[in-house]
Amino acid sequence: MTFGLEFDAGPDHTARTRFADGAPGSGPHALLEGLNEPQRQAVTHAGSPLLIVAGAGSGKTRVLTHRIAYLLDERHAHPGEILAITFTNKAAAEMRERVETLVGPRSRVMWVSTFHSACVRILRREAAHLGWKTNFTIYDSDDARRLLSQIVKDAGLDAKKNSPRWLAAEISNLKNELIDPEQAIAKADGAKATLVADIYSQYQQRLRQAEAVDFDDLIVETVHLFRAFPAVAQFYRRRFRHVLVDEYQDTNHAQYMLIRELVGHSGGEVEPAELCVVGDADQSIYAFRGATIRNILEFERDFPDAKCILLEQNYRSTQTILEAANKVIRHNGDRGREKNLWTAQDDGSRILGYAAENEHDEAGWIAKQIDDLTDSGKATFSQMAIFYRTNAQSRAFEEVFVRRGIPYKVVGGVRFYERKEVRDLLAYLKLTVNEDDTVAARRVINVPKRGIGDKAVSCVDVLADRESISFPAALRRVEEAIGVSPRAKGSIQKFNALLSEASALAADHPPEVVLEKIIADTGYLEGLADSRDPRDEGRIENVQELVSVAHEYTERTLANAELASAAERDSLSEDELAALDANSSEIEPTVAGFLEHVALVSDADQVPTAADEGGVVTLMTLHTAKGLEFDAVFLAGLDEGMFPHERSKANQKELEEERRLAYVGLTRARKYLHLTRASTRTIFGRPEFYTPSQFLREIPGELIEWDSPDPLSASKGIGSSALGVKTRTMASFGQPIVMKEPSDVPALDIGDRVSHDKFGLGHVVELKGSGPRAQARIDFGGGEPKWIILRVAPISKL
DNA sequence: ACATATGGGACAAAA
DNA sequence: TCCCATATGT
Repeated sequence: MTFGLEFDAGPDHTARTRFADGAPGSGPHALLEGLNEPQRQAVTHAGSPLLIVAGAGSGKTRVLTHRIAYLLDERHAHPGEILAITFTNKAAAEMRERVETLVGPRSRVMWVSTFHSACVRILRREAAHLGWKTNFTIYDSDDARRLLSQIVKDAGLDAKKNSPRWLAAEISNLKNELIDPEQAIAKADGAKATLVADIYSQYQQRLRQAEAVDFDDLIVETVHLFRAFPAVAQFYRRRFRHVLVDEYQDTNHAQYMLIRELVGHSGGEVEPAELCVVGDADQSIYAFRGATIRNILEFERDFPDAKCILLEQNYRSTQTILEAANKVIRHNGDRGREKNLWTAQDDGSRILGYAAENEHDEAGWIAKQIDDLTDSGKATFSQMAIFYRTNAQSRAFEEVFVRRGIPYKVVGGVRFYERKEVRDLLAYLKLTVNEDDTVAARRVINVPKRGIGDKAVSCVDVLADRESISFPAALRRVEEAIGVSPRAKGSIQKFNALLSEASALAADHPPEVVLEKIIADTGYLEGLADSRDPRDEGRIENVQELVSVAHEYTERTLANAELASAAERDSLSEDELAALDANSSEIEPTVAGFLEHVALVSDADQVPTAADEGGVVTLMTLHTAKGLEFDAVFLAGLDEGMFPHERSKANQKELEEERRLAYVGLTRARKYLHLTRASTRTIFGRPEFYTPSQFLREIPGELIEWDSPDPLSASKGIGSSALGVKTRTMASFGQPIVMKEPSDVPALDIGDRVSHDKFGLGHVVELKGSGPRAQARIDFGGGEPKWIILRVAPISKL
């Protein structure tokens, strides 16, 4: 059962159970039952490109899944002929599941994935055409910045004036426009553009030498592949007879061209595939990463005989919520095809507003509303969410929720995979798969400390340069390097030996095994334990967490492989198909597959479902909230400068994007919508003052009931007093914190044996504090005993 | 080569 | 406030 995702939007919720058997041959009317007229047309339309303009909550996912089922059942498409692109991996998984309940397990053979996953799959398979190794590495933005920083340093440029961050953004923009380094140099119209183009060119060379690609390359190189090798393009065009794209308004130019390449054109050797895109110009919120609203606005010009269907009935929200959202979005100029979103629902409750004194007060009020909603049975924790503009805003909520015992999960923010210790270990893993990964090698050559300093590294650099080999390749030939001290040379040789052993292990072992070996051989944990840096203590836990994540990946992959082979037995798969799918990295749990998984997970994939987290309130940015829905929504931080964000206010286009973001936020709510602001916020340790967001003003006043003085009226009211919470850093990224009831906190004595979900068995050696603050020092066998907070630890007495 | 001190910039959103 | 890069000392 899925909560949060907008799969069930539709007038008839019973339809799903009716098809639960996936009985093949259920008539067309069965799949169309419970759909409104435009939804039906969208499901059955055949023969020409189709644009579905789907307003928020108009049941688009329902339409997409039913359309796919219809293609399979009524139009006799083979599941292997379908390619559906979704925005997140999670949405892809859910879509596959939904289609499966409609048509049965044969649907497993469809490709339902994100742009990036689909491209990786194609690129790995066709790597030889491009002269690449199959195991190329995917660099994320941090890796890319490190590489750029190295280039800037080597070129002797001022690192301050040419920040890697800025260069990465410039290069990304060029790639999104499908401009390669040569074209960039040719069209550069000033010193700045020339510099960027020059660095871009070097950057691409170094990526190739490291057998690596960045995120943008995944798309760009796939387009390039199709253009340079028409036979390859033909192969995929022949295979994918139906291409469906969700969130079309968020595609950038490169993705648009990729779609065109995949679909093909009339007059080509293969008839063009049937294209169906779904989108809503009002929900376009990714212009900052190159998405262009042009793609949806110009669809009918791009594909001349295209059919356009509008879904305007909203099945999600109350009249009040919809009215507020409609009024806000009306302030935007450039909206493309005007939609008139309506609902058959009642007005529902008024929007509840609160103007807080500061961010602690704001969080406190929201916590109280959450308690009230659960106490009155109006909503459960898992059906509530808090949205904010920037990740930094989550902190105040964490503090208050921990104090009040509200179970929650923060999605995104300082991401797990961005932690230093996690990245270090992933760098080792990357090296076991790709022996030329320069960025990874430079990162961990002296981590933990093994006596290899700048001097030794630059000597190896010289060798790498002279021989035109990658940095790690030069490390392997350290004997030939000039000027490396015998001591450093010895260390490098040990490093090389460690890696080659780990690589050998990686050839036929799952990632957690390789990881454990690396942790043991490098003494990574000991390095952290010996450190006097207070931050290193929490890092030990994260190392363990990474091993668990790898293990989970292995288990899940094995389970999936079983399902997939079952599906293949059921379906009439052609040789072509088998060849293609046998190549998928998901059949066996490998280090390479794990790294790919890690590189391509998104924040949105981490949104809890009611089932897997046992009911927690979800906290996330508005961007992550897209595509989700909740009974109760809290939209926090409605202050001028926070939201709309200060940096978007100078530019009309960006301000309109902020407004669309507000529209997305408002339309996530089913029944209860809350809007909050705070007049004072602590930014970089200093108090800053804010005025109410212009978006608040754009909502008709009578729709909002203020639980505080109305911040929009002239008189300035005083909100309730600040809570005076002491700042405390929450170590939980993404791990939901669930506070136990006081009665569930185990009563422990010294000497008691306990079991901890993460650390295993141990015994109590010391106790301190009482009530919610009670802690126990527990010896789990390895190293120093740890202090554990009993109220939040996953611990039980034996 | 490594540990510690210091200063400046970061928090806009993300695969 | 926190994090990182650089400078300085051992």
